[in-house]
Amino acid sequence: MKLGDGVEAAIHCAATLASVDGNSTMPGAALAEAFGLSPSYLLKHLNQLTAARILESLPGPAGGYRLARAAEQITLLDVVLAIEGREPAFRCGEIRQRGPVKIDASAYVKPCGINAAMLKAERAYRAALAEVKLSDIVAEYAAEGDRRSYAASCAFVERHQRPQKSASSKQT
Amino acid sequence: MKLGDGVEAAIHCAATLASVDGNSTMPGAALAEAFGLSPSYLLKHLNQLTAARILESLPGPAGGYRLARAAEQITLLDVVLAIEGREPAFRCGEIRQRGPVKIDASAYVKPCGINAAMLKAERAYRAALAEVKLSDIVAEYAAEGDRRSYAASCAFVERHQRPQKSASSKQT
DNA sequence: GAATCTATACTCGGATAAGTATTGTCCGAGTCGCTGAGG
DNA sequence: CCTCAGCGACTCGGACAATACTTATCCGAGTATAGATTC
Repeated sequence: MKLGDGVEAAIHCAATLASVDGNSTMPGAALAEAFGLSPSYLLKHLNQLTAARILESLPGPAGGYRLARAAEQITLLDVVLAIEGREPAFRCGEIRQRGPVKIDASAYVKPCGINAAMLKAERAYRAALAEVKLSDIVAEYAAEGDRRSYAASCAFVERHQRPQKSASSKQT
Repeated sequence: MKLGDGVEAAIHCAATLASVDGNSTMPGAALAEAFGLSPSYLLKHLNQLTAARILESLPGPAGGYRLARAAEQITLLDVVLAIEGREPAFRCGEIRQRGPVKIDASAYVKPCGINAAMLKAERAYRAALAEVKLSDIVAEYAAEGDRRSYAASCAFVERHQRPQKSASSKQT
């Protein structure tokens, strides 16, 4: 029951990328600098987000990362699953049929109640995460966050984003 | 987002101990045998449950483990927290104030919205686990589980439980 | 002067070590029950 | 025949390695840009 440290970085980066203009991109090195992280390691997580179709990456001198779709269509659950993996945290090893109590395969057609309870709890967890969109995060930050901090973040984004000529499938 | 393997073993052991009579005990070796686990390693988890006041252990030849309180007063959340630790899975490292965007300490009095959202989701997770009592697990197993499997489990418990002379603080 | 070719610098991507947490195992401290002797 | 002391065996508990995973890093593949060259 411990989330990796990369989840926090991934969400922050995604939220930052949600503030870039149109189809502009932002290099991974700039994102790493913004949060004081190791650039080489952050790329690993950004890579996972790219593989999950949350971000898209453009190579080349003017390249970088940007959201693959609108911030309203990205939830925290998407990001968490992309980093931590899609399989549930609790996986039933069926240890009840590993000891001498084991009877027959036909006796274990039903999943054990423990597994059902754990999976139900995890569904509640994921449902709560699915309700929060990336646009909610940035909106809440813009509305209730500290003005100076917000201005500084915007300035940082403005300074490091790189406009692109051809528009991708970003527009909604 | 991955629960340790010991959680499953701990819940199964607790459910098994919920079926022993009155204040009888069951050795850890018997529990390990019931699920085909390493006895030495299972003791580690049983030890955590004992430290969390969920089980109580009695040394000596007729010793073993038993529930520290009634099965109706033990939830899955208790067991999970005892094994995995009480701190939340997502801990905010405040990376937003680690880069050059950092302004001043007064700008970060509010917890960031990301942390709030993650903790809210985890509260939902824990609430779902807190609703399931250990007595529910055993009742559901007795009612809907396979008859043969249930009978075999009861026989195994009956064979390995060791009655105690003096009653402890088990009665409610 | 314009187009093209080449070299360059910057980007991401995957393969490669170090650190840490989990998993697994072993041996020692403590306690109750059994056996034998003594009253 | 009953009581008590000693011995033994069984229990849990904590200290000690092995493994897997996360974290961190480096170097290579690929691409758009800038400049130089040629027509």
